[in-house]
Amino acid sequence: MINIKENEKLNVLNHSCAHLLAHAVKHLYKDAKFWVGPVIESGFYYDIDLGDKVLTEDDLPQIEKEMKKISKSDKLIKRIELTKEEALDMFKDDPYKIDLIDRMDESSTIISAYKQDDFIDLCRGPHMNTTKDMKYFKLIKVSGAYYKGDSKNKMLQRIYGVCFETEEDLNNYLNELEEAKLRDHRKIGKDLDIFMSHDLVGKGMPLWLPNGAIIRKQLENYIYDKERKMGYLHVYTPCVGTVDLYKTSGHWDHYKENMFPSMKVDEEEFVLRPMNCPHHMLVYGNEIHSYRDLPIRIGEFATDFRYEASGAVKGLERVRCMCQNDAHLFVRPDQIGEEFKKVVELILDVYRDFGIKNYKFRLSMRDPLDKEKYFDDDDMWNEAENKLREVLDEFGCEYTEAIGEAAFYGPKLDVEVKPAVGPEVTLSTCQLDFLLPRRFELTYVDSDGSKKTPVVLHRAIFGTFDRFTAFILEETKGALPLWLSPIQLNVIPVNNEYHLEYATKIYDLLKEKDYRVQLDSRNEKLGYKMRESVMKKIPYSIIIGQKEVDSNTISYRKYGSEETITTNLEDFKNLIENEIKL
RNA sequence: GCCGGAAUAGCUCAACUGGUAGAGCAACUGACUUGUAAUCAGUAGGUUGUGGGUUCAAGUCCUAUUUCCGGCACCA
Repeated sequence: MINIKENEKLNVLNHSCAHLLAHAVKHLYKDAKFWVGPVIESGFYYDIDLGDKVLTEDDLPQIEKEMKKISKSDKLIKRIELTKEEALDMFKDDPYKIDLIDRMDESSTIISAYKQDDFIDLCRGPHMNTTKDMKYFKLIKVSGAYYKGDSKNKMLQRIYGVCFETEEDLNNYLNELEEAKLRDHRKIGKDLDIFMSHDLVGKGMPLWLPNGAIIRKQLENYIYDKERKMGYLHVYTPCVGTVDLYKTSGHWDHYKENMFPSMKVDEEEFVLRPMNCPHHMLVYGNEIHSYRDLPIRIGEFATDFRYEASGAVKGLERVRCMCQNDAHLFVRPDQIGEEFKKVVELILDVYRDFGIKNYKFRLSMRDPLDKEKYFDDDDMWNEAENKLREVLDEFGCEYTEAIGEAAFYGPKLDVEVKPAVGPEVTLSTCQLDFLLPRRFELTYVDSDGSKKTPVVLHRAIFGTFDRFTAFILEETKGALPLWLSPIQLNVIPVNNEYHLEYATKIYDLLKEKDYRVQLDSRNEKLGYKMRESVMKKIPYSIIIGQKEVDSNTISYRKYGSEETITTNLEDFKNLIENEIKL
């Protein structure tokens, strides 16, 4: 999907359209006060204070109509340059604009504004020449948005829209939006019986149905295998821990608001665990380690509970009960680079296997000014951050740096992907941690006999199985690769009376080989059963009719293909065997 | 959590400004014996998310609550 913000022409067009929107809103609502109206990837928005008036989607057509009117009237858009004093005077009745002017850089002596007919707004520009240039636009949605993005502030009303140069471009874009909704994992998850939820279980607590459970098990097997080959040691640890455990780790101070409330049992106080680091620290601490034993890699498919804000919960993507593909790597300082590199390699390897191409690396750094969130040790932070940079640079990976996104214990590499609907999310993560091993007083015996503190890398390749499944369903539009597909083969006899026996034989032979195969022996026409087979996105439909019975063959149609191929069973088995091997 | 919107049969949806819930698909039964995206007929299926209220009368109006959707904020 096109990134409007990065497209020079569309950027200016959409920016001008934001002004057109504000202009129209000002006509319709005299008391409207405007905050900012920037261009974003998907178009533009404007944050507006309308006093008591609450906008709903039903108001959008009227605003659009007024925009069209202004557009048609062909008003010139003129740039005006003002001094700070002039600007303050011009917008003296508008607290939002005064706020903006006050925040402007002292060194910039000139402030620009743009005027179109009776509407004037502060703006850096540039803009289109006339309101008539904005012809093909659409207001998409309204929502609330906190003033200055701070939840302590009051909520303004935000109108989103998008503008294109031609009607065709606009329609194409709107169609793309509709199509994105079709590959939303929540829809696919329902259509293909992947997961469900129930009020009696609770919000953000998905129930994995048999089809979903197969996918998840396949993912587990896949990554377990990779990790085991890389020397990971897998453990099982409890889904609860005492409050003291999280006080020791420091999580209690930082994140108790985001944990489920504690529960008292006898004299102990427990929480459902929101992460597994403390448990794994204790596993490491269970024995004395030599410098020769490191790195020690402790992995677990661990169920965690987080009290996510109610408005944040979404399908399998953001849940309150999740299963992490977690591991903690305990390393010597001299092994950080190499071990981090292996994690990055593993991420790239897995993404290659799944054909994931659209992702971004983000280095999440601390905000040095935020002494509350981040422990205060400049040397430790600088060393950790530089280490991560070094490896990524060595890899030649492109990445952005995000200040203030680090965990409280260390910087991290996050891999961001874009879901069908909604903002980017983190899929994989690898976090460097000098702090937790200290807090748990973990050691190893170094070559000189002295006790040293190991460094920990926290990493999750899939992130959580929940989110990864959501993402892969959207990537594949539900047409999963053969090895992941809940039902791999669908055997369909053309006629039950004459072909069911042979079809059953084929079914049994495939079943014997442990393929996930089903036999559709209902008394329905072939067309009916094919339709269902295709709608359920089963990779192979195997058709058994008189021709196949007579020649001792099978015919198959691959999902997405119109072609039917007739072959013998052995060749077919070889074919799918090769396809299953990634 | 905040600002909006929504919730009707297993699924997708209908029911004009309040007048007593209906269709297609799915399920079940029967007929048909089928060659690549829907064979025909019949049967059953709903305290309209839940709790209060207004009204002669509530799916429809008010209210509380739960869940879902779109954003915002959050995301160890």
